[in-house]
Amino acid sequence: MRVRVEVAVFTVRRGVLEVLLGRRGGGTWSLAATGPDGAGGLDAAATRAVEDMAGIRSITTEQLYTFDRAGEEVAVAYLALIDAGRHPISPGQDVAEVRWFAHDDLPSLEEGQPAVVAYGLQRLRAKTSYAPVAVNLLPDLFTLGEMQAVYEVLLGRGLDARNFRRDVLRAGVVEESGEVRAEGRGRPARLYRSAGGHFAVDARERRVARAISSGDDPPA
Amino acid sequence: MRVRVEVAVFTVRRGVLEVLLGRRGGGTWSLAATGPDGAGGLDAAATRAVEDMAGIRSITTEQLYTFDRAGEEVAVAYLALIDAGRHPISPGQDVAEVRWFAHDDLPSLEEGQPAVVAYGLQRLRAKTSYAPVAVNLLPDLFTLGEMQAVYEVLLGRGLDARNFRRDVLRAGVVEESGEVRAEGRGRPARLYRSAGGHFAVDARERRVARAISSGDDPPA
DNA sequence: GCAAAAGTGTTCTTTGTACACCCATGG
DNA sequence: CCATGGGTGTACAAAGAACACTTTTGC
Repeated sequence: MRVRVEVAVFTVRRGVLEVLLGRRGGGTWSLAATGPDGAGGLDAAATRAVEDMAGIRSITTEQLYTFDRAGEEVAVAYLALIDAGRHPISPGQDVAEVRWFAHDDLPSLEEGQPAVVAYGLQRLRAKTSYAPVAVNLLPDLFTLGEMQAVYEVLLGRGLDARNFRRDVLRAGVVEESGEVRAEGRGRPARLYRSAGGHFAVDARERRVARAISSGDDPPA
Repeated sequence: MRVRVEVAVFTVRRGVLEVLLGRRGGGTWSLAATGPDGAGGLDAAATRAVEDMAGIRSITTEQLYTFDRAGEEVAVAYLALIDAGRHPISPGQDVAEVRWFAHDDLPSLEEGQPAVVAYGLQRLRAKTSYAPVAVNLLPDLFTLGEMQAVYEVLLGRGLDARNFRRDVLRAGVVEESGEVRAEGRGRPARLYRSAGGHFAVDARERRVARAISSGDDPPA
């Protein structure tokens, strides 16, 4: 039985959630994919698939689910989040074109891959509620307004700026850089960076992170 | 690359969380395992593995994680929950012995399988907080006292009976059967059955289920 | 001076948690 | 009659959600 690794790479640009796809000459659009052969196992294969397709290095991935494809192949699906601005893409060997596509306007994909994208999106949205996923989608330094905008795109709804500030700062997921940026008109915003630590680290250690109920159910 | 399917089957008996293991003549103890060949793909292979090892049919499984084993094999791990009382076990073809082991007193297992058990347990405990996992570990009809005891074993701590009753009944995960059972001394308890539906179905549809933060992180 | 975005606290509602007593049966 | 487990409601604490105004800049 053949084993494949496929990676759904997401970014948020200009308020739109996008997916990274590549295409061989004249072929169908596809997620970054490869066989798990070579050093390092599945996780390494996922990283390598993205690097080989789009020239993007040092991304973090997370295993999503393993699909079977008509009993002949298993596809181990991964999720990756990056800031498109910091990672310019360029087609790798054998790749005619790589592009970001809005997640709700994807071209026809290879067999089985729509399910990977759909499940990746579901997991991404679920994680939004309890993990600081946005820091993976933002530059090194970012304003809380930018961070909030990312969350709003992922969640598909507006958030209250005051509550957002309070919760993010209290959770300790970001730290002030001391710098400030004037983005045009309006008062300049303080710039923050990721504080590295994950959520659910409040003082009482009793706090529990949350997930949308469907978050880790298997995909349909 | 070789593909294997391995299933960590859990039950709760007499207040102890147990794992189902089998052993070929003279061999090492092992989880139910098989190749994914044959009809029906990975999920069917998981069900078949348990049936072939222990003669247990019609269990529900859930995919956990896919491990790579030294770059030579990938193991797709599954979680299954059953009521040991309703499913007597008997060794299948080529199986010398099948047994339930207390989860904290396992024998030496095949390579890589301790990680499967550990991750299955982590996921099981995480799901406990937001899904009615206990109904899969109980007979058709059960008392709320029995159900609470299962949760206490999974969570490793005592629960307040009043709050437990209120929350379970409000969540609508069980329904009264109308029957009553005298279990010895003490007032007879009402018998309930699973109401089928899943959690997080409260009236306002605003309710969000919860998960321990580490619940769907990859295993170490 | 006005449009635009950043920044700051408080109130209310909901959820979770702690807690004490009576009820029905077996021995 | 008493030991054992079943069944019921209320008070307090914590978390989440809603909400208005002042500050700083570009134009």
